Amino acid sequence: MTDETGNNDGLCCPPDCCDMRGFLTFQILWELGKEALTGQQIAEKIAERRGTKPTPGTIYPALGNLREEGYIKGDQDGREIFYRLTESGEEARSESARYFYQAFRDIIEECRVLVVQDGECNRC
Amino acid sequence: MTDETGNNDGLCCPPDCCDMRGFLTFQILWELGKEALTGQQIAEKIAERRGTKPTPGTIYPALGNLREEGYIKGDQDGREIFYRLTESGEEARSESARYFYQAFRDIIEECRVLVVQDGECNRC
DNA sequence: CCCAATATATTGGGCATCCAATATTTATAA
DNA sequence: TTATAAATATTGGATGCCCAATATATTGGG
Repeated sequence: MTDETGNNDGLCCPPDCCDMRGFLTFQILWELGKEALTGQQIAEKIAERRGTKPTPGTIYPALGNLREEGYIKGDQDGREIFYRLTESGEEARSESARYFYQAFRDIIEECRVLVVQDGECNRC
Repeated sequence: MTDETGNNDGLCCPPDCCDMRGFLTFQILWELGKEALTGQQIAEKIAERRGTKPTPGTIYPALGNLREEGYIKGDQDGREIFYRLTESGEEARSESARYFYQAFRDIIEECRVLVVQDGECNRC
């Protein structure tokens, strides 16, 4: 579903107007809470939401930090490494998800209303 | 509703497990889309969601950048400056809000389910 | 008037997140 | 076998977010 540049067809890219970085580590924990994934698979999952696929220089250091902190473990299979949450990773996912919900629930709900009015965001 | 440390009673502070920074500029645009606010009022609005109040070194440079880029204008009233969105600021708010919705709508919805199961986040 | 509180503002440091570029190893295809 | 592609990894540079500390100007109370 991604084109030759790694961007996701039919989705919007981050706007020029303001910075939309952040919550990468949280998003990794979130995806790994559903199933074990490789670094590339995680990047593709993120691309499905953000419209742009994180580059290796973004995704692998983040995975390395999560591993060092004991939140994830990797099972190597050939050239691939399938990452899964540890027990403390599960706890971290729950904590950060509940915080994220507190911080952005209202905003997202109001964004939904705006999308109904103005339509979805412009394509890449 | 904030205590002597500037934190918000009854809300959760950012978790230790992973970084929860980001989207400050978007959140400022979002709040100013509803009404004109001073820097302090914006910081308090953000504290109502994040549990922690941004310090002057965080909020004022962000406002300065938004002003330089022409997204907001300030009307001084004594020692206070009431900021409001410009026309391009309204457009930036809509664009970034629709992008934010695309990027996080599913995650927030699933977080809601998690909150119902595990309860809300732990207090500050 | 004088002092404390408030609002704005700046500086310096730390850190996560981004990218482009490069490299290494493994798997696949020719 | 050999060449290509894929997955992981690292480096360097840029930028936004975040705080603590400090400073200035204005407001309000005693």
